[in-house]
Amino acid sequence: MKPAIPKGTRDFSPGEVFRRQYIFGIIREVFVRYGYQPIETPAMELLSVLTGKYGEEGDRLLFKILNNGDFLSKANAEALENRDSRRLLPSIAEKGLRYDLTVPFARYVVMHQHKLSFPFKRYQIQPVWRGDNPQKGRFQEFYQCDVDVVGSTSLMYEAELLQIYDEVFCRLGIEVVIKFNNRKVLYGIAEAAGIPDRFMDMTVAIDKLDKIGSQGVRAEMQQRGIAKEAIDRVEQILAVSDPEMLRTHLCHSLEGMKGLDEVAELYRYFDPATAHNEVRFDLTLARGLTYYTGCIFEVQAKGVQIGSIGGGGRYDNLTGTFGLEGVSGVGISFGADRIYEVMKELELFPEKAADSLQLLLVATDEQAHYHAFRLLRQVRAAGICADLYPQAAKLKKQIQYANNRQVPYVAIIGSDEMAAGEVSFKDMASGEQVRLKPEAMIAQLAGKH
RNA sequence: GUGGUUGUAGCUCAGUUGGUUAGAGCGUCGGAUUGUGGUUCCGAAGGUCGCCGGUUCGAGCCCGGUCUACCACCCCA
Repeated sequence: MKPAIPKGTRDFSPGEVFRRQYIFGIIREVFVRYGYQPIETPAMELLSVLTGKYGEEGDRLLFKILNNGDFLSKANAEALENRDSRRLLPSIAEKGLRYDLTVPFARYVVMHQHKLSFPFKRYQIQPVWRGDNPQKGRFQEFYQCDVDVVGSTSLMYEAELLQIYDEVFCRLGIEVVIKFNNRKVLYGIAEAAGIPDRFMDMTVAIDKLDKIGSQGVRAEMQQRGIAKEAIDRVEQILAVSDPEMLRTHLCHSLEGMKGLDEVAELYRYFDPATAHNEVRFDLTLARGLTYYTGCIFEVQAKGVQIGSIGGGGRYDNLTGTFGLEGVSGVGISFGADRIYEVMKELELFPEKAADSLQLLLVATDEQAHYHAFRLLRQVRAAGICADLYPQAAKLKKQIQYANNRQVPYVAIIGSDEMAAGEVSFKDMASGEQVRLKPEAMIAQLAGKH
């Protein structure tokens, strides 16, 4: 058979893994410095945990895991007969692959609530799976890097998370726009337009503004059955960009005013003008994930055609669905795979960090080979990343191997060198070669490091 | 889940209106006086033309299906 991997999944070769680790390293470093602690959760969760948390679309994209054993014997016979996948599913699959890191985290918090002290700040860097149609920067298996804090409603954390976004992308060298908005404000708009029951339809439509334009948004809302007068009102309010000016429009909506208060509070903590990147309040930012209730965030890279590379928000009652009420959380996610695509396209990866091998030992005869292996141990013990060619092959071949692996230094050992207790130490970039005692070579390499 | 584009050596691609043993560049491997790479020269290997089926005397080229990557929708990181 021909080897293949499932669609939307990838192998990562050494050069890619080095670059990915560079991204993860910077993200992790910032997370830790802001006081977040790592956790990990299983790739599989019970479907009862995952189902219904991401809306209808999310449920469709969820990977289900077929029960082990003779799963058909326990299958819902009637559903099977009628080919009703939806009703058959619970009887043949009880597990699924996690769809994001936020819901598993909420589950974790509820299960471990007695061991945690709140506010609890955690970060988590793990793959997630979605049965989505793959495209560029869009995979069925991809990594998310999440930071969340639960157990506090302070807007301080919204401000902190904006700073984390700003700092990470600054360190990675990616220019971004960090947008934020507030679901309560959006709800206020719906109320002011007299369509609180069409809140979701309205937000889905206005979320597409920069893609389809205001005419497109009108058409979308109309198609979703929203009355013309309401559409006019929504459009009128959306034209107001300043949150303070919005107050007059939303004054009859308690929820909307509360949202505006939150935005004002966020500004007291954080002045967007002090950020390295463009941070802006954007009324048209909506986001789909149904569990967000307050501030919402989204990050877009400048100069690259790719979806958002980060997103998040506040969710007031995610733990409530697992039986723990009154715990508010807020968090953001970094899409590592899309960040990788952006950095690759914009050539933002540093030159180094490719192959860390510093020295290759090569031997010209069997006796020297055994000798070189003993020397290799000394070199490695000194903390130098080194390797030995596995046999005393032709020197040309060995040097060529060093060249292919881009090793900066090569130490040649033959009978002459052995007799003198030395090595021929070659600088691959310049081609210069000197005879040295092994100790001197080690000292020199250790100094460079 | 819907619609569209695509697929030829390891990589980037040629391949003329369907017609004998499918090509190039790069890479790989071997060689150019015995212990030296990145340049040059010579030579070689490597393809069931994504997969399955159909039309045809004959298919890399036409038709159908399928898979992948990509694009739009949907949704999102």
